[in-house]
Amino acid sequence: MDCINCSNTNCLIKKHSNNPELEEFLAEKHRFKVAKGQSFIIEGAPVHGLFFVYKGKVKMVKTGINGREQIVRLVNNGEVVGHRSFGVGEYYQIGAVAIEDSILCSFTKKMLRDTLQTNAKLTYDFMTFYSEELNRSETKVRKFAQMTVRERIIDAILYIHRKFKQSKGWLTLELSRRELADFAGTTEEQSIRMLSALKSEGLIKVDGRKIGILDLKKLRSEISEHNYYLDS
DNA sequence: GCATTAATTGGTC
DNA sequence: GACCAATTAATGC
Repeated sequence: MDCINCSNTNCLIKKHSNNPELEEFLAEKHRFKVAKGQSFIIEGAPVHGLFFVYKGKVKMVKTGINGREQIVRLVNNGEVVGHRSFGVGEYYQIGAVAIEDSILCSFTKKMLRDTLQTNAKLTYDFMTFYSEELNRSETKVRKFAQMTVRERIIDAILYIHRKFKQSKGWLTLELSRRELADFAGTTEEQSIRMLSALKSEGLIKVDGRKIGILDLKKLRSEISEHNYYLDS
């Protein structure tokens, strides 16, 4: 329950949890569960705070014009959710949905604002984090503009591999074909066809929603000229 | 078990 | 490469 004992060593708050100045702030932390498929941040809803994934996996989504949704980011244990809406505007411009049953930590907007205004070290880490996020977001723009569907699907798979790793030869994050398409910026049919193409080429293996990478080198080499696989 | 959702395939623009 | 339609497989209740 205490941040100090949390196993998410990558968590921003965890890193500062031994600072006595933050005692009051940490005491105001809330923790709650969300079920698979549940959206706990809704586009257009008023901003009420900042979330951290304690355990589980989450997708950040943005709804497009014709109801098509775009997965903006995939979130793992220890990562921040809802930071983009913090400080600016009153309403979320983005939604968050649990990919699997998850446990979240949350802080209210007020507590966070008060704390950041008095604690420079924490604020600095936040700033660094925002900077990295902006960087990632910028390279993503180029990626979508220049890569083919095949390359985007491969990139998505490699991204999941980097971030969520494999266990016993299978990626630990399972997405539906539609979710994979929403993440790679294409349609469900394309993601289906691309998966079977990559499978028949012996680059990956597929079993239902499970995907396993068989030839990491070849996959990487296909998108190497874009050099985007370096970002995480 | 039935009903909704997901995956697949083929075809058209 | 997107959109649509038809079929089948999987999954929820």
